[in-house]
Amino acid sequence: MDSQNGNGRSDLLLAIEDQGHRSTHARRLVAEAIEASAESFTAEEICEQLPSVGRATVYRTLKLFLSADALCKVALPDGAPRYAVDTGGRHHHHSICTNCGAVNEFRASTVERVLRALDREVDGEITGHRMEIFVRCDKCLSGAVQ
Amino acid sequence: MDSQNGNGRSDLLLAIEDQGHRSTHARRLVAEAIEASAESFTAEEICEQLPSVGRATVYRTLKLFLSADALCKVALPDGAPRYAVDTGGRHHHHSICTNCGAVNEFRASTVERVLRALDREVDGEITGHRMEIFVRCDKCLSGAVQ
DNA sequence: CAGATATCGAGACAAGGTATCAAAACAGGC
DNA sequence: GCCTGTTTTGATACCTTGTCTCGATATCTG
Repeated sequence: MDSQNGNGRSDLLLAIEDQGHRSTHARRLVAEAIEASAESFTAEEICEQLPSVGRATVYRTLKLFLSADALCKVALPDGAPRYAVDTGGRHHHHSICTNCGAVNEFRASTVERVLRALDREVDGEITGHRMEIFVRCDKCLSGAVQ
Repeated sequence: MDSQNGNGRSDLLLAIEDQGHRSTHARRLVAEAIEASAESFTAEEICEQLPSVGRATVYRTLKLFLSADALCKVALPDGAPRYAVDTGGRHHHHSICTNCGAVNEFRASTVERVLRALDREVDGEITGHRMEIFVRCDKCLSGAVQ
């Protein structure tokens, strides 16, 4: 839950520093806004929360975090994109609560096994995949969130 | 391969007729353009091919075909949407060639089994999913399409 | 054919992003 | 701290993929 390391610097910023990018004021603000959001969020929500940061910069920063694998981008059933902090390192998939937007990672080895098995069923050579599970999360099921 | 039935009317049109919609001139043109496209296509490609049909009408018609399950909409790895004729009736998934855009259906029972198994691994109650396999299809592998 | 209704085309609008470009912020050497 | 070259920024225009509105048309039904 704690996204700050001992250094007082967010994992998001560290991730892009590792890629050779600078930890600037604007990026720090975006990282803080992300860490303050409970569940998943949209790019526009960050823009609204940070009127002092340009919209282009918000999108550029999200893209940086994405390419550093510190953030993930998922899509709701209707295609609306949402971002969420990505904690796991290894390849994994996401479940998205269609009620509250909570995003959770899961690394189902079964899924990987299936993908390997699909190689035989699918025409051509598999180069990648996308998989998202839509859920109604426990919190929403128990009525905590309407 | 033949998308015309004995009636001389495309399956796309029949599908929306079954839903109580009319087979109009504009819809016929869109259906023909779709049937003439070799692989998958974008909405804008249809618009360009049919300058006499309004853009809104093209999108409305694609939406109708989608809701009649006569068409499917997939997204390339970068999120770019593509449409393709959907022939199978049962629930299935799609493979998309990232080189030529060819879309193929596959109904992998294994996938369904995994989804059921995931119920235990995932927090909450599964309500749906999205799954796409990206491939380099046989035709592209053999060099037929660069 | 007439009337009721569905559909159409044009064009404005919306969401989510990217491109451009001059100005500001940064890092490193002195 | 100051200089200098490189990154980054914010404003703004633009792009893509659609959707909404609305008066004009086309389509079915009787």
